[in-house]
Amino acid sequence: MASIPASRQQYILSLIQEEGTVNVNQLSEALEVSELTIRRDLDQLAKRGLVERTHGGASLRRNLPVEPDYLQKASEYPLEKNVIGEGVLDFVDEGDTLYINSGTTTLEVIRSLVASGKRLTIVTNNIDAAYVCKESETIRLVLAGGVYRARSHSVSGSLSSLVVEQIWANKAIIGVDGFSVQAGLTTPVLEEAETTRAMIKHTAGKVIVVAAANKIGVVSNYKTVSLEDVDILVTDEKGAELVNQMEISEDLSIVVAPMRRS
Amino acid sequence: MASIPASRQQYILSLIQEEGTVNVNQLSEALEVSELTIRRDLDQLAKRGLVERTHGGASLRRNLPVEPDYLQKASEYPLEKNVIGEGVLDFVDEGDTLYINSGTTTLEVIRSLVASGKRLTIVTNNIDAAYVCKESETIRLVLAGGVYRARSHSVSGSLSSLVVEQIWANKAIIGVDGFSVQAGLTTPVLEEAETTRAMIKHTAGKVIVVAAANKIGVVSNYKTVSLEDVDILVTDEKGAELVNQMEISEDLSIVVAPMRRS
DNA sequence: GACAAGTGAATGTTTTTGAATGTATTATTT
DNA sequence: AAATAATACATTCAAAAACATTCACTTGTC
Repeated sequence: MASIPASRQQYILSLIQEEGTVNVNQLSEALEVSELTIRRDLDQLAKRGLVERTHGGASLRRNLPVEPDYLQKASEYPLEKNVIGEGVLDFVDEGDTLYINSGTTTLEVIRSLVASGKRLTIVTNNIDAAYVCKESETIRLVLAGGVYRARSHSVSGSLSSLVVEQIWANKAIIGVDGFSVQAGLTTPVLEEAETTRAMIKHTAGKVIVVAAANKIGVVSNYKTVSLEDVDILVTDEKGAELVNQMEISEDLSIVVAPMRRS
Repeated sequence: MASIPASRQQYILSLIQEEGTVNVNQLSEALEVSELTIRRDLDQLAKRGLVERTHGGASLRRNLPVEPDYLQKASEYPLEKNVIGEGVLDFVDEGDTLYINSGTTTLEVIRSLVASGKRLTIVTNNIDAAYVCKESETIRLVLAGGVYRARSHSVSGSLSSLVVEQIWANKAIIGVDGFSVQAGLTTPVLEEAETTRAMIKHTAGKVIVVAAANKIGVVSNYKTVSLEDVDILVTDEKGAELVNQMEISEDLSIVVAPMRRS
């Protein structure tokens, strides 16, 4: 039996497909490698979500009825968005109720919030949030209702606003497609703009905008609110440079999410 | 017989699905482990809500003390669910607006509806529906808002009802956990029952219940509506047999989704 | 040769298992 | 129906198996 990891793991997968479960020492004998190696193979397969690790072996992953694909979507500017997600953490306190609108940047924020372990209520129109929060014990997730838009994996429109009108949040975390002095916050979809506006209107505390450098100075089609309604902008280093060249009110604080890691 | 817990429990589950009941020493001999180990396996399965523990063995669960695991449910009776999904198509017309509640069976219905190519508006509290309808050009999807429950991948509660109150549908397609003469339609979660009830109340036309045989005669914790409010039951062949033994009003039509292929 | 990836041995830890004991439950006998 | 026997069970404990982790060794690549 060829003994490179890839072919071993393929064999394991096919066996698991057939049998439902596999156990370590049976595989160890069949593939003529140590049990330790098999365990490492199984761990890798489990990490990729292909099998479910159990004591003594692994079993067929009971596959979800549907497969989310937000993983791919988030890979556009993964580093910057992740950094911004971390940067927002400083402004979120235990027990907060947060409005968060849809978008890949804000999804990254939600991911950070889940990882932080803080006890929070998140109200969002981003459907992918359900998958990010699925395992979380600490996040209470409220999804807005409304008409589903496949492009953005979100709901919006008057029904969403109806839900939003029932809820007052401490803080709002808003992702945008355009951030500019003249046009304010803008997005390419009318309904999204409406829902985001409703969220901001029902926020008692700070309104936090998250935007990587590629959004700064950009104007999209529909205006959400003007910059006056924004309290904090969390951006990356390049974004901060761009903002500094703009004429911005003193009331808006600019926060640069620090780059970490090597 | 490979003897890791996972494979044993898988075997036990499949046997129990087939036979209805299992007993400890029979399993002990078949799997060549001590009875104590079998008991521990059964206890674990019972803890996950997959079987009902009895003195001397275990049986298929007839009541639902805890909400069963969603992944587990998704992989139970896939064939029957698919068949039922197809069977519902006959009752759905071009242009309909449908209420569909959450559950793995109704998700299968949505899948069939998407595949049918009919132009429809679907209003649901099942979050997975967003992924199923993502590619569809023909389905207009409206998601109810509300508190997200990871166990069922759905939203429910008063916020959901608020959205539902805005919408009147032609038909409702309702999945249940229990279908019985005395108790009517029942589910293990109070909020889900409330949302489903709101859906049925806002349905102008037929109320269609979808339920495989394993739901027939079962009573769960919370009542949605009584059988009088149901117009059509779509079930599989075994389910039809069970229903025929029950005393059911003439007004409720029973439809058997035909098993196709092999 | 430096480097990274993969492997297996060695160590201590956790999980699983089955025997032993006594207690509950069910079946049988009276 | 009460008493007894038989079976299944809960609990505790020690052995075994599987595990995580660290380290040294090999292999192929640059």
